[in-house]
Amino acid sequence: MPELPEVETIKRELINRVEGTRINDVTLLDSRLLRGIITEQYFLCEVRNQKITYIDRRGKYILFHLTKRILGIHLGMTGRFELLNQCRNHQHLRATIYLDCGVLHYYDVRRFGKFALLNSIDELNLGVDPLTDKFLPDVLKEKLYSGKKIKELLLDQSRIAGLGNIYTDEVLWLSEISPLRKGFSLKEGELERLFFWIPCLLEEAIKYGGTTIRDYLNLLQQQGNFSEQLKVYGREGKKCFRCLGTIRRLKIFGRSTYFCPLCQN
DNA sequence: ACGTAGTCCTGACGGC
DNA sequence: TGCCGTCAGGACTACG
Repeated sequence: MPELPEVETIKRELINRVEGTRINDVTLLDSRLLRGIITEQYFLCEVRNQKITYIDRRGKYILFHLTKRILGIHLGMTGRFELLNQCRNHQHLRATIYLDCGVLHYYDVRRFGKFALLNSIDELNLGVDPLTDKFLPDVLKEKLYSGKKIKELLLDQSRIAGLGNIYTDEVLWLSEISPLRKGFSLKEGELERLFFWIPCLLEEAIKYGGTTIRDYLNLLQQQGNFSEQLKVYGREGKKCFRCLGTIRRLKIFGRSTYFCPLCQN
């Protein structure tokens, strides 16, 4: 389940291996990849023979900046890349991108991933990325000023881009805030803790190459090692690492949410 | 207008 | 052994 740290890990590897090369051809093996927004013919016309001038990331999107357009790729739940010297067949292969430097394979078991062709990143309607200088205390405060539960607000990609189910639970535990709290009820000190812990947690997870719970693999098909560092996610019924409490699991906003009812208030 | 539920999608896993 | 129900959850749609 790639969230910001996993996407950032893959992005850094892609920069090293494919930035500056040219897309010679693309084969789409899953008709759902483009979500019917544009036709396959149009997509192929726009990406063929285009140079990948640079690669960056916003939230959970990897952005391939081509000469004219931007190819934005969202990995969904189970999307992953592999760079090989030649074409390879695989049950979950959904796209093949033929580059000057090799063949970039895109696999996606559950097919939640998508390819978007953009003129501007703004079309993705993504909020502030926490690892940029636009992430500021006042910005965070404004984004979270809502009557909705903080868990839902942190997951909302149009407010803050990059947090998914695992890292929202982790960041709320680190900040000692209950996931059930309404956004506008947060006090200054609590907002300060969130402002500190969101980028801190994400940077730390990147150092470990991200988190693999089940499916995530980087470009070299290695798992992320941050799983061992998780403080609450997946720890239902176990002792809190900070206090005497027991980790509970609740469904909030349709997502399994892990937290300590004793020290997260 | 808002919140909740359903949808997509496949594989892992537990129970019988 | 095999079958079935449930769960995983990012982003979107639909309904009450």
